[in-house]
Amino acid sequence: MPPPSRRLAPTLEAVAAEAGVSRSTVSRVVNGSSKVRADVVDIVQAAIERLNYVPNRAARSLANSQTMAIALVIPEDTGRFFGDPYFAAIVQGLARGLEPSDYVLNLQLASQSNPSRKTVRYLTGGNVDGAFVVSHHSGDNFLADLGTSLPVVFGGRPLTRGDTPSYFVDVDNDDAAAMGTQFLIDRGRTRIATIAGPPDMPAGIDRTAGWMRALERAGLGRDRIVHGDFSQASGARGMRELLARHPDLDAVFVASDLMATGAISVLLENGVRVPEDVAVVGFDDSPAATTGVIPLTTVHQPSESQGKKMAEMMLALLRGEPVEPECIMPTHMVVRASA
Amino acid sequence: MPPPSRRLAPTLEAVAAEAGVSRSTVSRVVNGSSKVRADVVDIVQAAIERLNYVPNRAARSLANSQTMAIALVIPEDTGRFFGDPYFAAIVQGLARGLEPSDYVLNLQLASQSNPSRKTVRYLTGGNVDGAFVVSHHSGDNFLADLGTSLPVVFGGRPLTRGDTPSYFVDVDNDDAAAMGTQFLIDRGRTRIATIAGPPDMPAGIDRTAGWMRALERAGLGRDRIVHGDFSQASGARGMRELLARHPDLDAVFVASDLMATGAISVLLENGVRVPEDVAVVGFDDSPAATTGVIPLTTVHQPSESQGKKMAEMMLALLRGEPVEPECIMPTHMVVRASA
DNA sequence: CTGAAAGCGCTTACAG
DNA sequence: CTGAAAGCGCTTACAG
Repeated sequence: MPPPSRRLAPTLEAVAAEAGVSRSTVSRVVNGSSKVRADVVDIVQAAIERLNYVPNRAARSLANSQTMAIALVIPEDTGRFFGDPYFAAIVQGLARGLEPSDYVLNLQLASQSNPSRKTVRYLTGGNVDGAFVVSHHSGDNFLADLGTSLPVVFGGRPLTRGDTPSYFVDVDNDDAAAMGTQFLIDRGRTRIATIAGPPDMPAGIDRTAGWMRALERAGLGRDRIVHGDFSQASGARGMRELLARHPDLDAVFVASDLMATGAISVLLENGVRVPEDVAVVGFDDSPAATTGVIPLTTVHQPSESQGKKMAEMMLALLRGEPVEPECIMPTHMVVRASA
Repeated sequence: MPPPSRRLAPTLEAVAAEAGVSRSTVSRVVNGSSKVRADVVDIVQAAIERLNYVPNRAARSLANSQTMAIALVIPEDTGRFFGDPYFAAIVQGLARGLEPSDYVLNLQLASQSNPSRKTVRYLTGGNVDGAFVVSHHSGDNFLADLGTSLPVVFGGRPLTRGDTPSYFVDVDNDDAAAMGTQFLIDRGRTRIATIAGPPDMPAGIDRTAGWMRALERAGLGRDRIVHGDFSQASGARGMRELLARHPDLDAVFVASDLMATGAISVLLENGVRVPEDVAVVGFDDSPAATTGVIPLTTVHQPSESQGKKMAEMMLALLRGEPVEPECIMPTHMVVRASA
């Protein structure tokens, strides 16, 4: 199939002829330049409407060296990525945030620790005007420095701080986790375990720290810990391990809703009542929170808003406006049935 | 932040100078033209290497009116989309299939029934060379005709057949569902219900038909039916409804693994043993199949391969090669614990 | 097999 | 406020 007849598409030239002005003028109104006489603007706009003119991206990019595209770099393992409602919400937010602009999102799968030459070339080779990096993974050796050649906005605090300031939006995972744990303490629980996230991701590290801090403050034991990878399966595994090693636990703070649902299945499977015998607090307040047998009491984080905020930061960076590099969004408890 | 110094990037011109040939020649070797003397090719390639030259996309697009971008149109509701491992696998496959090419994937969120003017313009305005449409949703009034202005490959048989032939890859959902149901019949089950997919999606319709066909063939009753939307929550709801209306059922064929996991939670919650009292067969063989309390016996469909195949079809279409419009991939039973 | 030249459709100083 | 003109970095007939 030969390239569909783009030939037919009207050009600036055509609009100029139709409106009886120069191409320069048409270009100016298309780009919203302020210095065009109002009546001329109207005439041109009418012509554009009549011809159904839409500017050619390539020509525009070539002329002003902006690509109007932003890369969305996501980890190679799409399964884990897309399987996590947190990321789904982020992507949704990104898309919504970009909607009012002319920027499009370019999907870039990349194994982050060792991105392909192709990915690196693509990102640094002037194919996009900026990049979103969404994954609270670490070891982003290359991603950390990406910011030197491109505006980059991270979803979640990057683990390694590069030389350039990193723009990111996140929640205060430490505080939020402490809040979730405190909720359990306030309800009289004293043997509170945690199914933590991976110890190599900021979200994993910080939430574990928050859990510990709350327990310490209350003078409670903080050795009932097990690690998962945020997936449901790992939550189930973690719960089994916890049950075996700490059969006395009366509550568990789980670092993600997905893991919490896995944990709850195991609890129920073992005849443990939730929340009577063991109270469970999750993290995210994602759709997974309300989908399971027992609706989750959980720490809410505004995932979609975070994505939207990332988009706004990027747009501001692209406009050359000064932007606060770190944006921390609020969290709160959502009380349902599991605790 | 001003556009990062793309100024520094070497151009064709620079390579030509470095190699001591004309731009035409460099262009030819970059594009792998066969009519360049071998030794010249080497010289040019060396120059390219030395200068770390990477062609400017915009300029290239402008010159040959190819964008080297393909849209990935996904339904507005990213939550449902990304939440479904089936789609995650498809996207993964698409990305992998496109990897050897120079095409990039442009994310386009769109409410399919009523896509925004922006989306339509984007797709038909020459911004992409082709489009993937992934969603077994129907009512794609606009998407059905998209094929007239652009090569389009669907993931899953489109419900409405437009005037142009639709390219798609899918499995034989009808046969596959019949196979899953027959599996239950072969194990002596006789009161086999189904939690079907939405009646307005091909995958929903066809799987229901397959279930019915198998039961009919075996002379079994086929009134134990309830509909879900492929999500886990809807599977749980459906199972509750089924239990209430048909307490005698001894098996259920569920049209997606996600729904199956929801159904199983409800079964267990009600003290029903799986598979002893009620056998469950799912559909997809997605990660969800092995993640729950009871590993799913399910109908496997090669989701990632489907995505990859879609990419290959698109690439062939883009090359102008003739391609078989419909590609049906094989399925098979995977026996685990739920039946 | 190779080069000179035109052209792809915009933007943007530069004059006026 | 508006236009003529150069230029963005490629590709591709057209000659040779």
